Amino acid sequence: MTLSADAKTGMLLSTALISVDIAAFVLRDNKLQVLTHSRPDTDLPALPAGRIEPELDSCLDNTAERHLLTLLDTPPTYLEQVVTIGNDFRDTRGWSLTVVYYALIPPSAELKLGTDAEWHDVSAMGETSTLAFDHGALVKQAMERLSKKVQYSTLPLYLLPETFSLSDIRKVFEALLGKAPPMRSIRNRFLSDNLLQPTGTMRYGSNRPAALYRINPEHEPRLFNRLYHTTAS
Amino acid sequence: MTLSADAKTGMLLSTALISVDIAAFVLRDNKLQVLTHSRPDTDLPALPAGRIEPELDSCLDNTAERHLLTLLDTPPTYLEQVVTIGNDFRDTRGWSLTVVYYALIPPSAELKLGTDAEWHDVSAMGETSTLAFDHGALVKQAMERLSKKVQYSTLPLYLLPETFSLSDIRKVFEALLGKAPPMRSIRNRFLSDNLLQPTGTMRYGSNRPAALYRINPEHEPRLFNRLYHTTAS
DNA sequence: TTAATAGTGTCTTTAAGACAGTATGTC
DNA sequence: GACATACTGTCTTAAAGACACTATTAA
Repeated sequence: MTLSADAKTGMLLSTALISVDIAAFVLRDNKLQVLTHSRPDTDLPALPAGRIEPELDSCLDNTAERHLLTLLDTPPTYLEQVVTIGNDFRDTRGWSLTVVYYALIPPSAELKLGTDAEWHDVSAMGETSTLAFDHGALVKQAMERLSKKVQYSTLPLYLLPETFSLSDIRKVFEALLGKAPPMRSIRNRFLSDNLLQPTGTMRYGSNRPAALYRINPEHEPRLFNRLYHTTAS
Repeated sequence: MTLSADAKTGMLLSTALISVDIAAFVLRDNKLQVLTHSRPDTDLPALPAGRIEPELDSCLDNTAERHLLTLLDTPPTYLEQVVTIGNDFRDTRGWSLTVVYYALIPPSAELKLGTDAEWHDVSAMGETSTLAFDHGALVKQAMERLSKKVQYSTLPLYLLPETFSLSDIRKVFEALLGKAPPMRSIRNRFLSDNLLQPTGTMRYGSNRPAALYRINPEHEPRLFNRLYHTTAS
């Protein structure tokens, strides 16, 4: 450990004992995946994480985004702080503290070349941890927040590509919760209040083509005042 | 600053630059108040706050509760982490980080003797800060979370004394939001699902007496799946 | 009896959900 | 034409809200 060395330079916060960990979610092949990478100090893949760099980061959100961008070529469409976990048992070295974020990544994002970044199926993360440290538990907490919030917000949109159909929204629910509200309800909700803009284009397949939409750029992520209950756990 | 001294002893987290700040809310005279105390290093009153003590605290929640109990004789009925704020501008000394909590305190709680703890009207906290450091902004953030959550959870109950009437619940909304849902809606919501137990006792006044209830001890704080919309801002 | 607050009955409204039916593309 | 998926119409349901009404105490 380089604690006293760091401290002497005054960079007290940039130590191994305080970190920012990010669960970056993407939807690929209708499956929810989380960004991992390998680290020299552990065999299992780990979440993107790292120290606060006082010189580089003016706030915690910056720290999170900076660490993400070491592995990804695009910034997240949505970034939210989940919780800060601090205790004396998550790290064998003693008290440690991590600020946990989750990020929603559009499927167009690419892993940076030259890194060992990988997408890791969230469903494959069973009981026995497949991630380093307590990162499995952190992903779980982030997932719980996301799974809840998806039911009363426009968040599902932020996992989609720039243009998408209404059924694509339904697939987000399916991937995250294993079940989805009826299309009727999705249409009512997302076609209200000018949340979406029709692109005028269609997606063709071996069936009736689907109208494509994009997020109305006038709108920030927003909350509704009811949860879908068909998706309640 | 005693940064290097602290760091040399290995107590890296127990420094002035990382703290836990608590906005402890109470309802007195139908007004929302927040717990403050005076500190030697500032003129304005400050929130209860302090360092993590690795020897005393096994997790952050403990730290928050420990600092609260230096000023109060009773633990909070509800404690929740709001957010962690970390940036390079909230403290003139440079990067600093604080984990912000809010606590709901029952009106039966008493300030500890020998402390300079005080209740501070939240409504009196206008633009010009009446609290030390950025504590006014922290209270504001905690209030925003509480004001929202009160509309879709059983949280209003946790600001009430052990026994209370249904109109008392309404008064919580009134104090927090300036407006309240109709009694019809409050009754429908809070008398459902055995959330409350009738005490069998009444509160008498110069009017029809009110039936008194207590929280059903079987129930943890819980969320509903709709917001009241009469209280929407 | 009146003032004051407690509590009920009942109709309306809002948004979700069930479900049947129609539309429009490819093959 | 069959098929698959997109989309619409319409009735039901759950819970909030409006509002008029009744109830029960103290003074």
